[in-house]
Formats: sequence, structure tokens, C-alpha cells
Amino acid sequence: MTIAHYGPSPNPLEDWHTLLESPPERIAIDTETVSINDITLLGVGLCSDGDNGFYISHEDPEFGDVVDIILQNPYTSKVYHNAPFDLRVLRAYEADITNIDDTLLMARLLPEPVATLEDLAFWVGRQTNSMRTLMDAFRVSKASELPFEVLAEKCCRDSIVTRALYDYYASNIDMDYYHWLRPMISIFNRISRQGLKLDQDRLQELNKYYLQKVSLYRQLCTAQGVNPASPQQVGYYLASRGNFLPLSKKGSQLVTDDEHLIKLKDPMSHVILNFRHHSKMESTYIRPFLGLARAYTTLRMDGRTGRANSTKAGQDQPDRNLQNIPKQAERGDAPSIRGAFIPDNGVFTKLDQSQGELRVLAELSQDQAMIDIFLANEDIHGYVQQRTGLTRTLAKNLNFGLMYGGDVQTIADFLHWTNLSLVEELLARHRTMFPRAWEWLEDQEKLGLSQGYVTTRRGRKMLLPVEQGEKHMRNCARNYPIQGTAFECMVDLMTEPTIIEHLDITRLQVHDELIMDGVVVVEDMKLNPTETSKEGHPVYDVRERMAWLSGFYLPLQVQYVERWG
DNA sequence: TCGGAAGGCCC
DNA sequence: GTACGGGCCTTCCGAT
Repeated sequence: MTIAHYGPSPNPLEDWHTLLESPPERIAIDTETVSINDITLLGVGLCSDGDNGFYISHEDPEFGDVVDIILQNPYTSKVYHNAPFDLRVLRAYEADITNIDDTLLMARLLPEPVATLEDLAFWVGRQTNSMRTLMDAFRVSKASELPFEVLAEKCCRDSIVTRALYDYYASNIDMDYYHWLRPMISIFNRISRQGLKLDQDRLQELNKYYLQKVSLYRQLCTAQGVNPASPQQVGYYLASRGNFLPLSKKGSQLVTDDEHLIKLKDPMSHVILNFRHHSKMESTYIRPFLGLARAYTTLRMDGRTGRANSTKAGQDQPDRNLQNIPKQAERGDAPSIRGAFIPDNGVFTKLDQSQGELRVLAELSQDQAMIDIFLANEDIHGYVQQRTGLTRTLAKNLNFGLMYGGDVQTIADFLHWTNLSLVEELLARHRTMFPRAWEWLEDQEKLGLSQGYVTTRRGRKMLLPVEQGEKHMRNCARNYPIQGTAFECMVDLMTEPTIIEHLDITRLQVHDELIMDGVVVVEDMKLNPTETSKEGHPVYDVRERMAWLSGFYLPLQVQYVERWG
């Protein structure tokens, strides 16, 4: 037995044949895999009416028909709960990724904590069990070890709940917003499965370089009886050599992070810092890519502000987080790590929404001074620098500190100023430069505290966290609308016809940056004679239609590079 | 074997 | 006397 039915229908066999003979307009699908880490497919659950679920094992002779008629059918809307996961599982079956709905994505459009499918089932008058519950009940550690009937029923129930949830959300969320966002499901899936080409020669070179350094610094530490990878041992060791280090939050060990160790005169603290840096590069950014022709990621949209996040998917899968590859790994003669990511088509086109978040703040707050600066394409950090006498870096920190809600103490810390009243004065001066921006941020705090959520420019409500206290909630209230709106601008860009046309060569999105593989000439592009990238490439600005995509001025910078970074 | 803590990389 | 927003991942280490 490799097909099962769950539900009230008196003629399930007939229903099953109807399903395959005339595929429904919309069907919910749930996949079952061996385990979370091993995402090998076991079978899929299907539900089109919200009451009757069918489960079919991937080994069933009819499974191929299900793939052809349902999974690959672009005319049927396929509803998944957490589509990036299921589509990742189904990648080998070439399931359609263009006509997809995602009830988890829909759920995130409500300003409520995201519940499990088990809990959500309640809202649609249905019931299902979590995999954890079932595995505990049957004392097994993998889904594949559950009895067939049990797994089949769970999968049927999940697909039934998913199908019911679609209708529930369709009448409870802003469907205009959802339909505007929906193409991103396909776009991110496309990007995820395409991957970036890797330069294995460069990776070998990197590997050799970093392994040699790691082993050198580790030896220097183990000679002293210290494991440099253990913060506990490092803290104890450095303290025993007469260094002062504060106690960590929990009070169980000493703080040994970069910021503290860099201040110590002890040469061993620098040995440890060097070990940490090189071992981080080797273990996180080099080793995982060795021997792979391409680097892959799975892009999702499950952050609090809607932003895309990049993760690995399953233990044996090549997917990795590609959004945090080191930008300036250059230390000494080390080759760049980003340089190991290369184009298939000779050159990358990088599109950058320059000063995105500050421009968004200007738009949301309608601060005239900020708007004027940005419309004139003037440098806001330079503007603040001139009027405060700070260095450019610190002026930049001040501007960002504003968006994140940094208080006087925090700002004093990064300025390395001890006189708090001077910092107060500095902030007061900043406030007079951008009065509406300050007011708007304060209004967001009030609004957020009173209603529990804040809103993006297009109206997405973002739930604020309450667990971490009021100060944190206030900071989030300031930042979420900016971050969430910046993401919306990236969506506007990525779904714009002349950009989406190049989807097959779109390789990665890193929040305010889009990387395309090959030469893409963007409309209205102009050479900006004042700017050159760090690699010496000319930088182009897009100043016309493309810069107004989201309804306010957000210019793009375009660069062509032979490697990433 | 699992999960929290610490540390560190990105925007 | 406290904490600057969002994310992911590796390693260690103690609890189970």
C-alpha cells in the first residue's frame, strides 16, 4: 500500500482519479522527508477541497503521474506551507516554481506571532500533529521510521490544514499586498537553484593559505595549554597572565571578544585574535565550498521585517548562507574570498541601491533636509561630517545609530568619548539638522509601543518583540519600518520587467545589492565620473525611471566586475 | 546527542 | 547599573 486517503469522502478512489484527470485550480501540497537534515523525499500529501487529503509515496508507480500532472503543472496554483523548504525537496523532480502560494508567507503578513501548523490548524477547525509528537509516540528518530499509515495520515492532515489556511488567510490578510509580493516566491527559488560558479583553483589557494595560518596560531596556543577556540579557556588563560577582562553576561566566564582582546597589550591576545580570524574564514567560508562546482543557497523571506535570508538546507545539501561571505578578507597577502565566486558569462553586473535605508528614512519621515541632500545626490555622511567636525566614519555611525535607536551611552562608546554631555550636544546638533526625521522616529516608538506593531511604506504590519524589554521594542519600532520598506524597494526592483527578464542570470540578492551574471545594461544608465569602485571599475548611476520605481528617489549604482568582490 | 552561549561574518 | 536593527553559522561545553 503506497497511497492513502484521509477525510470524509465516501468515494476516495474516484476523487483520486478525478484529481489526476482534471487537476484543480488550486491544491495544497505537503512533502515528507526522511528527516530535517536528510531532505530525501518520502512522499507528498495533496488536498484540493480542504477536507480530503491523499498521500502518495515517491515509490508508488503512480507517483510519476502526480509529478507530471500536479507538481509540474504551471496552471494549478500549488499551496505549500513554507514553500522554500518543499520546493527545495522537490527540486530533483523539477516541480513548477512559477505558480506557488505559501500559507506561511501569508501568515507573516499578520502582526501576530508565527504559530506552528499544529496550532494554526485550530483556526480553521482542523487538527494535525507535529512530527515531534509522532516520533516521540512511536519512539523513532526519523520520519522514515514511522509506520506508513501514521506518516500518511499526518501528511494528509497537513495538506488539508494548508488548503484550509489558504482560504482563511485570503479573507484575513491584505491580498493586494500578498499578490504584489507573491512573485518573489518564484524569483527567490529560481535564484536559489541556479547558484554561483566557484573558482576551485582560488579556493584551493585560499584553503592552503588559511589552513597554514590556523595551524601556526593553534600551535602557539596549545604550547601554552590553551585551546584558542574555547572562549572559556582563553578568558582564564589571559586573566592568569595578568590581563583584565570583564565578566560575561551570565557571569560564568570572561568576555574575550574582538573588541576587548584588541585592547590588551599581551601578544598572546593577538595570537588568539589571529587564530579566530583565520579559523573563521577557513571553517565557515572556505571548507564548505571545497570541491563544489557551484555555490548554492536557499533564500527565504521569514525575517521579522520580510527581508530575504539565506540559509543552508539539510546536512548533505550544498546550500549555504551566501549573504555573509566576507567582504574584506584581505589581511596581509590573503587572497579575497569573494573572489572565488565567479561569473558563468565573463562578468557580473552588480546593482546597488545606494544609501537605501537612509533614503527610505528621508521618504518615510519627509524630512526636507534629508530629501534635498538625496535628491541632489549629495553625500549625507559628508554633510554631517562637515557640521560636526567628526571623521567620516563616525558621522556615518551617527547616522546609523539614529536608525537603530542607539542611546547616548552607545554613541559615546563608538565615538570613544567619555564626556556624555558632549555627546548630548552632538546629538542635539544632529537633531537640528534633521528635525522631521527625529520626530518621525520618536513617533514610531510611541506608535509601536501602543499598538504592538509598526508598518512599512506599503502597509505591511510588522510585529514588535516584547520579550526583550521596552528599550529593545522601541529600537525595533524605529528600525523595522526602514528595513521593511527597503526590502519592498528591492522587491519593486526585482519584479520590474526589464530586471525580471534577466532572471535566468540573476545570481544573488544581498539586501541592497543584486548580482547578475553577464552584462546587463540598465535603462537610463549614466557614467558617474566622480566614482570608481575599489577595484578600479567605473561606477554608473541610474538617475531616471529606474530610480523612481518605488515612488521616491532611490538611484541604482551599476558596476561590472570580473569576480565577486 | 542536543541546545545554549559565545563569538563573528554580512547588510 | 543595562542593551544599536535584521540575519546565519561554527565551536565549545554542559545537560540529558
